Amino acid sequence: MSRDAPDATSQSKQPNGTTESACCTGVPEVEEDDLVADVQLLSALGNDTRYELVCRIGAAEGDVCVCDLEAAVGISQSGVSQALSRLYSAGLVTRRKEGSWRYYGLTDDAEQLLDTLATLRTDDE
Amino acid sequence: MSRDAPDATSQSKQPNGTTESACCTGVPEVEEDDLVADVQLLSALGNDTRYELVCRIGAAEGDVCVCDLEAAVGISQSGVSQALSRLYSAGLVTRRKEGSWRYYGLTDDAEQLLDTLATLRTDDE
DNA sequence: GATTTATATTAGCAATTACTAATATAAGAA
DNA sequence: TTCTTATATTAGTAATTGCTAATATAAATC
Repeated sequence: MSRDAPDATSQSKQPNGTTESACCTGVPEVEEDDLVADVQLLSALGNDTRYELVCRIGAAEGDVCVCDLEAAVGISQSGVSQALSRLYSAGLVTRRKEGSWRYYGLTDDAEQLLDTLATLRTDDE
Repeated sequence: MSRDAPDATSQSKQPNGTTESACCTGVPEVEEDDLVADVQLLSALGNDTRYELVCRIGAAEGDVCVCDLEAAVGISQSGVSQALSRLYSAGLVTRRKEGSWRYYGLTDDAEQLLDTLATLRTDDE
């Protein structure tokens, strides 16, 4: 490359690796297993219906019954059931049976994430 | 409904609302604007390529050049560019020009989220 | 056992997504 | 000015997603 522009790190007065091209340093490796797990979690949340379900469960006191969620969210019973199943697979909700009723609650992971998101919202306002 | 099963809250010894059906309490309202913003952020991250980009940028010291990200992630130049554009729109990355080079860094929001995700990973092991 | 209710699972389809190739724009060198 | 390089934007398409309707399963009642 003919440009010889300074790389990003040369400006921080602390060179941290050999320059492999004129503008750039290498990019660190990332842990593939971590990526897969995180993306499963993030993509489960990254949908209107599913995130709304998580937020409603999180805002309730105690566990919430499917039938209530169904009425609140306003899509079909099967749609809600599938959404909850996806959230459960991603480790974001807990579920228990009680007779013919199914109750859903948030996992600790989900609660922590919602907390962080709430913090970001507040900081951004 | 003919079942008359106890609702979820009756077990916590603290009734918190009128029972609108035999099994259930109401579901709290959620703030629609918050949902939209959060889902934009979460869905931007909920994709292999884009999350990998964020993680690589986060793991680097200082800002990273597009051309380095492109080589690291291994999809087309246009694919990387579109991914970065989506992340920028979601407020997860910063960008600056320097000559013909473009450098990307993480926003504070993104850093906080990555921290939380790392914490969850550690807790879950 | 038959019937009803709650909800999970399956099948199908329109809409959306994530990517490549092509093109446009910007910057630097000759 | 032309040419080259870096990278954003556009167009197109195969794959994936999110939903409804239908069906299956589980639990309760008579």
